[in-house]
Amino acid sequence: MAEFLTPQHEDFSKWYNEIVLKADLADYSPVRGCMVIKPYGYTLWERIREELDRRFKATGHVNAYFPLFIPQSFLSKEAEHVEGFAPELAVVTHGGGKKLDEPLVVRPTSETIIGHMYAKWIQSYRDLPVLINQWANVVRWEMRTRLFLRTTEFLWQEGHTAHATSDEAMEETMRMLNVYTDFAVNEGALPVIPGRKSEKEKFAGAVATYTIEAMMKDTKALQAGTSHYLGQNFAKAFDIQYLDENNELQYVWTTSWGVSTRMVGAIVMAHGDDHGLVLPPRLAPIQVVIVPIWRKNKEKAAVLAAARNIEARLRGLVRVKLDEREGLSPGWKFNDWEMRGVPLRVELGPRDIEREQVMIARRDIPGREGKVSVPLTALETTVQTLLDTVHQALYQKALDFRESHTYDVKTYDELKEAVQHGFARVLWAGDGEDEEAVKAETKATLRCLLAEPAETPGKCVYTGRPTDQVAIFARAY
RNA sequence: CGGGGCAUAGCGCAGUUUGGUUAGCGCGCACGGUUUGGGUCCGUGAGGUCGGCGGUUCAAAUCCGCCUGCCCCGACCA
Repeated sequence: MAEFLTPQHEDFSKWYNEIVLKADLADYSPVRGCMVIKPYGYTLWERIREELDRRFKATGHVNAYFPLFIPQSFLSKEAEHVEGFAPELAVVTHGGGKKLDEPLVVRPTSETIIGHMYAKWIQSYRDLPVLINQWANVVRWEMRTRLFLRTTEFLWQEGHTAHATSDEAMEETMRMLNVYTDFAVNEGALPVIPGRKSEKEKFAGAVATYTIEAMMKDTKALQAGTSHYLGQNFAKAFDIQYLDENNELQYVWTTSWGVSTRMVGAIVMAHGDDHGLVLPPRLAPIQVVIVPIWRKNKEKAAVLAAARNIEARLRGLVRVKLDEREGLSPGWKFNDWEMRGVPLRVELGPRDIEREQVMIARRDIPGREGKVSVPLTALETTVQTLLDTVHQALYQKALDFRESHTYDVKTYDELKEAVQHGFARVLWAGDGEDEEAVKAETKATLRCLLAEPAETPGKCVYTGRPTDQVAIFARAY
């Protein structure tokens, strides 16, 4: 077979760039660092959005929309926040042909403007909690960009909640981390490690940042979602106060949490193979593609009729597409849909019609081994079962991959070696400077600190100090 | 912002070293026919300010200068 795609082992980065373009997920825009999300990629994002949104609603959240433009002064109200974002802000200085009195920042995230509004809206403990999410675009002027993984403008959701107590806010923070984990596993077939970010890696302005970290097929880590416990930092910066039951003025406790279009990149890099995308069935824009096969023109009508019948039977049950394109051979279409990662392919030709069956090919198992013949009577049930099977198989495969590339190491030398091949799981008691040193030497960063203490405490892999805190180190996106 | 690479048809490239008349090739695209169980075949055709500006020259895709953009690596980051 000719090469349509750079093999992953040859150049993973190149493979990624090619597949994003060839699978029609996105295209480069005329503006540096920005991307056009094409319909196929956008539909995938819509699926992600639908499944996340469903979970947000189920946990009591409502959607709202806050403006793109933020007065520049807002950003500086929270010291860490401004420091964290200042270098990557896009600033509007002119409007309507005139220089603005105060420049407007294009939101890099909305804590500040939402904090400002919450201060207005929240008066009493009866107003709490406020549980708002917004789906929006944000802009961060990144030095180096990659499609979906890091673009100047990207799409995301950002939840912003305000609570009466610290405990409630922390509970919310963890609830949403769990929502993200559940989404990643059950929709994306993406095994993730939930954990807390180190002081060095946490969100600018947060008291604590929690993350879900996934392993990509090049063994690098990718942060797929974050949930921040903001304490009273923004409440104090924006004066968000309420009167409690005792008529005493209190600052609220806030959280924020987000998942971005980067999730698309995570899915591409966690499941994709040398034939192209491999999409998790529950998120795939098209779950089942039907490729009709005919040899002679006189066969065409019968095959197409049968194919349309199958499409009609599956429609409503799954997201199905019948590929009626003319002039393309079945083999060409097979490869085309494999490139696009469609989980199941139904092949239907004269032989199948004669035998009252179809061939169903699984995207996650390339070639003949992934094909089964299915009697027409069992079409619907088999398709639905297979979609679940593929989901499970993808999850298990990704999990096995991560596990076989995760190393429990005891010494710094071992860590240095381990992060060249995957995740290093270590005991850690170092500080930000120690992390910096590890990064300078290994290019690996502290991805997250696990909630569970080590079963057998020991010495920090770097400082030698006694600890039971477990950390994951890895090279990361 | 530093280092490297690239810029010629929609995409991928050759041609540039050593300047020379009409800038080629593959894929894709359009049309006609043929075909279709793992990227069919034949024919016809459309498509180019050779990234931009300036310079050298009788003559520039080719040599020189400046600029711009993109990709990769690094610093920064979801």
